[in-house]
Amino acid sequence: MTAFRPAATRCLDCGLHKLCFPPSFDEHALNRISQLVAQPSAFAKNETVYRLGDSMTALYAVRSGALKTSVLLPSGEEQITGFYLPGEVIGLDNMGQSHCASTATALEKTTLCELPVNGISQLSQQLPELQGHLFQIMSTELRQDYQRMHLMAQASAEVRVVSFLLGLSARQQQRHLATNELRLSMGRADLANHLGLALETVSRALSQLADDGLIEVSGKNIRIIHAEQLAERVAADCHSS
Amino acid sequence: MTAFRPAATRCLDCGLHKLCFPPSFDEHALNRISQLVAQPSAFAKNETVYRLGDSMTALYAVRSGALKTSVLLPSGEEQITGFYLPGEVIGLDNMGQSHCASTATALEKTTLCELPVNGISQLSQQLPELQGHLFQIMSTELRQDYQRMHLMAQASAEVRVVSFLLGLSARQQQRHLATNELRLSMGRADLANHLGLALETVSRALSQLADDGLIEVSGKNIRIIHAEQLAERVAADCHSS
DNA sequence: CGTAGCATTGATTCTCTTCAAGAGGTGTGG
DNA sequence: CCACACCTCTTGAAGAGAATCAATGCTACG
Repeated sequence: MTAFRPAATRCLDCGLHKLCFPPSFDEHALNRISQLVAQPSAFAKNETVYRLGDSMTALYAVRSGALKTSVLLPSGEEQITGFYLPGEVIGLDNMGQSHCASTATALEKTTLCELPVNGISQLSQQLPELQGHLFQIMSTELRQDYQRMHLMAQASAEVRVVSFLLGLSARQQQRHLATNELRLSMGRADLANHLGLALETVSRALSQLADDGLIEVSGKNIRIIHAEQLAERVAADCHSS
Repeated sequence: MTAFRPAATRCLDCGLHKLCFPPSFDEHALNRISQLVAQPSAFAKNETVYRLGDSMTALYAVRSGALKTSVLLPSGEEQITGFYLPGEVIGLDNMGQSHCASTATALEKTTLCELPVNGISQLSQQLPELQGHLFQIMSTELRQDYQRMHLMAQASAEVRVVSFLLGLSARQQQRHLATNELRLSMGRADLANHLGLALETVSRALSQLADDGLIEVSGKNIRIIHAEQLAERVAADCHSS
């Protein structure tokens, strides 16, 4: 898309800064934060940013690419807790903790900004707006989790898939991208795991939606044809119960 | 148990302060916090502490009793996001937000300490340890949600129920109560909703566990007979997949 | 061009839900 | 104190939905 540019070392120069931080942040605050941000680092597909048990904890803002976060159980089971796109922040569950409880893995070539939690904590002592923003993104994460609990607890397979697609679409809108052209950076297995379904069930749900003419599926690329009808299916499921 | 005492207005005098705040908090910090805490207020069964859309937001520390938090959907569906016992804090999902996204309802006669979020935010600017503690309880909440997602996504009905019972037992231990004598302050319907199961399925799971001699069920009172065998069933389910 | 990994589709099985009835317990009023 | 109604919980039988098992098709990459 855009021509290659050397990595910005200042948040102000980053096209994503309005996503990472609210518009109310003034230049001064952003500069202070910039001093904390480590040089953006690149991760290859399947590379882990941090893993369960790591002691060095930091927040990471996604700059490009995509990644998943997951909790690993002793038995080796994996539960994918979220997928993260440019402008989103991972590692919130490490704030105030000494060790990582989850693992973050790049789904494709991904670049990140690293914000050490210690530095962020100290800086937010001086910048009330930063502290407020941290509280806000953490509580927002909590709220999203609650919504997803409801999905996992009550929704049918189709509704789970549709909700995911619409959620992705909404996040693309925030990044000023097309809302009807989705690219799933994760495989079907990861998606199924995240939604609490079997891989085959996800595939069937997508095929069904395609048969009904609501979406077009071509591997990892999905085109939303009738967003409204998709939304109706989610709502219909709610009303029926 | 203990003789009646007038409600403590200082956190220091509250027997629960070691649960609400880490032991590292010194007397000075606790006194500062105490000044923020509104007089403990009592709520009757089924009374709401705050509801979806309320603008006045605060954190609440449970002093006695029990309550549930839930998200309500436009369609009227309810998803219970958590049950909270003495020494635990609710309203974390309102930090940094202007309106409540969830509803908190007392399950029985319940007393709470109210901590206005504005005051808490301002105070945590001056007390780094308070800010750190807030970050910690929020991230701990996130971590617990991730565990519960895994439960909802992958676990069988029996494992969900067993996990809930063992979790309750562990929380009682933190309060220095017996770990094998549980009292479910919520009804079967609320429990089922929270675990993403049908009411009948929860009832059947409890009956099955009782038949197997692992627990004794008497209405809302549950006695854990073989905690280890219960834990094994959770582990067994993990290994099988 | 062939292989390996990923995705789709089909058939079967199983768990949980749903519908339905009955038991237990509690609170109120006679 | 008992009787009745109400509510919650338990139990049973039938059915739906998703998981699993299994095979085929597709795509990408060496």
